[in-house]
Amino acid sequence: MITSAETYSAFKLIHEGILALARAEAVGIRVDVDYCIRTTKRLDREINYANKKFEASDLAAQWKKVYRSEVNFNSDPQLAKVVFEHMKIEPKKFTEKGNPSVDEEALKMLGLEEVDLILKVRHLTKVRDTYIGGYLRENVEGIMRPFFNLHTVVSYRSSSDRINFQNQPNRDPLLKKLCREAILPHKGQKILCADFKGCEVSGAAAYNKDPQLIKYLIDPTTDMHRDVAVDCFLTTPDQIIKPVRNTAKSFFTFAQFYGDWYKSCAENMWKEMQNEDTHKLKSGIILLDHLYDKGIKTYQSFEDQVKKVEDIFWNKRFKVYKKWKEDWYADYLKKGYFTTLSGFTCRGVMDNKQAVNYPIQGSSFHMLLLTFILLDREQDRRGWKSRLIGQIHDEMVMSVDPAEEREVIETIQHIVTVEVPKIFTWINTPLVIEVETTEVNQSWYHKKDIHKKKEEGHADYQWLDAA
DNA sequence: GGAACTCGCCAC
DNA sequence: AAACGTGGCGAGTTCC
Repeated sequence: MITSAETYSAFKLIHEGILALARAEAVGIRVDVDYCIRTTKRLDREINYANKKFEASDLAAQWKKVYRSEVNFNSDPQLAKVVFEHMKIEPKKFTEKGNPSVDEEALKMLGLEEVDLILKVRHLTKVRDTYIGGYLRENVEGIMRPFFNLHTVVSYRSSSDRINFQNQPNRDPLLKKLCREAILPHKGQKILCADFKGCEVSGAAAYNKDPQLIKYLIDPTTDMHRDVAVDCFLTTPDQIIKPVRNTAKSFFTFAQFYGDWYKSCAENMWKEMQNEDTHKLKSGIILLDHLYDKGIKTYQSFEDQVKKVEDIFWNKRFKVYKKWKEDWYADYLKKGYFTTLSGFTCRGVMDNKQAVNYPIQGSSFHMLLLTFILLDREQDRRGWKSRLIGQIHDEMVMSVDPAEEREVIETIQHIVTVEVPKIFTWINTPLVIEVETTEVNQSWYHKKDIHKKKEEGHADYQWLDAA
């Protein structure tokens, strides 16, 4: 893959972008070093305790027999050898290289009683060594300066390293708390996160100009993920609750946008639906029972249903998007390259998924990058104490002086609704920003949607009503 | 003793 | 025809 900035504006975006990101690196991110030291000690104790319990297990006894003095309970290759060669358990899942897998899913299929213990140690060591360990290694006098690169990613997205600020735990509640409690705003300030709602969907719409997709993005009374959930689960729109909507969103719609097919979508959704606490209808009926009543009594019949949903998705709902994918790839095959809306040319061997994903991924990030550049200028021009400190693909992270918070938010809104569309004239849907903040001196873990706070009656945010 | 590889797993 | 795109990183292991 060879990419190049073909136009002056594309060159300028990278040039200005890397300078703005370098300024964020210079500001840096504050780390709660005492917390990291305390937490490392606590994790050491918990890991030791879990390891002691594991050493008393049957699996550990077998392991010691095989590896004797070489035994290392942290080694996945050793685990695989003990389980699959020595204990002769039939492997059900394989790695990309074709070896028996010992990842979380594979282990759960083996039915070993030690699985929970192994997974617990994996989670805790990951937090200790990758995340907390990274903060301790990289901070100097309580400030770490993760790099944000614009020269490493084939699609012209960014990457981050030392530490990678773009993969801090967010999904698993325990990992999220343990890690994000360590990350603080600068003294006397708040952390403020501003992320683009549906950034890549907007990016996709700019390329494919699909009227149905655009309608979903323009009309707030519509809801794409709810509608897809209705198709998948054969229900009425009012019965779709958030976890069910999320399952359709993550495992059908986004997966399909990236190029997945119905079988793997069906398998993943089926797995999610086994959680009957979260996967029910608004009426309280369990989703699996509901599907049973609708005649979907087995996995196979659910898969058949998802196949139909895939057909509706691409041949009815988003048929213009589908046509664009086909035309875009055909054009690339003919010319040997394509040029993105933000002005970058990609050459070299790509399959059809890469050829349609790269431009969307790249230009979507460039909407954020341009916003970042303009905000970086504005914080200087206005002499704010508030500073940009990082970026996560479709989200900006700032350390904000509370006295400036209102102006910061208004400025961001102005940039994304007025300035960015003036420069990127190819954007064809409204850019929507969602803002979350912490309280003063609170860690990143405590960030909350300010609108939700308003619902809870926080008078501090009444000015928002007027805005 | 370090480079390169594999695996697992975190993010969008 | 095949079947989810882009990264970074730690640990273990193998190779030179």
